[in-house]
Amino acid sequence: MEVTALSDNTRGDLFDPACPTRALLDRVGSKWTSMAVKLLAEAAPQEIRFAELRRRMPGVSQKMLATTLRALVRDGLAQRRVEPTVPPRVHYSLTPLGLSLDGPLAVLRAWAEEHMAEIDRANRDADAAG
Amino acid sequence: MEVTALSDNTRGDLFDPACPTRALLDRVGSKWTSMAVKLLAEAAPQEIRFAELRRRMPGVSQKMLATTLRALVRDGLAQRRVEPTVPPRVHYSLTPLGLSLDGPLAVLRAWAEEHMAEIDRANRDADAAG
DNA sequence: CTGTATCCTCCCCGATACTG
DNA sequence: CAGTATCGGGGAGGATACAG
Repeated sequence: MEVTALSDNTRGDLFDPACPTRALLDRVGSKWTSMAVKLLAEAAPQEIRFAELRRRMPGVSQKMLATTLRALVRDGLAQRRVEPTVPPRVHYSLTPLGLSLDGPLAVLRAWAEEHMAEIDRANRDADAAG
Repeated sequence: MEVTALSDNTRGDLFDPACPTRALLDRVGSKWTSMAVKLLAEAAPQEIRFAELRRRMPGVSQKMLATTLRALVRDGLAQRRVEPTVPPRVHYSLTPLGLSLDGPLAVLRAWAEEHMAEIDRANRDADAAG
């Protein structure tokens, strides 16, 4: 029934209810989640269709995009709206909760864009040092 | 030679140099990293010994703590200082780069503490609707 | 178009034991 | 005390095929 363990939360392994930060990182840390949230936040209050999201997320597979979006919806961070046409069109958007998460994520994105080069440099130095 | 793939960065799988945010989340998202950064940031400018960190991180294994700290050092986020005694005492502290990362992480922690309950609730609702 | 179902691979992480 | 070495499970995530 469930697609992968990303949609059901039977993990309980990486998920520690006593540490909300780890619980959050377990969700946002999955490969495509942060990019999906970013795209949906930038588009808000507009919705984005499944195919459009897929186009804007190079490399994502159908399965993983579906899984990622399903997890976001399940977590109450995103909404799903189906147009009952043939073929169906499915639109996604962030909930207020999801939108409120984009602020903190934007802070993280800004730090990453400013400082990831330093981390890469540190790694190259470590490699050079053998 | 390397302990696990967390220390060498031969992954290249989850790591996309074109997306600094994902690259950062691949590091910070590993199970014990955010907690280690938090503890080291709170203690700054004091250092923390390996055993003390271990005591403050319930459930962490020796191996994973060593791996986590090694990765932080390799990324230039933390420093390692060895006291040449017998037995040796090893002290860890954040670098300026590591300290600068704690700000964004603190923002994320604050959001998590405020809103993770809503996410849990959304999941329970989804289960109930099951 | 928007998914789901299967299969498969990789590697994170835990448990345990050993070293200087 | 502060690691390293080794083994093994389990889950994330990709490829592919199929369905409504």
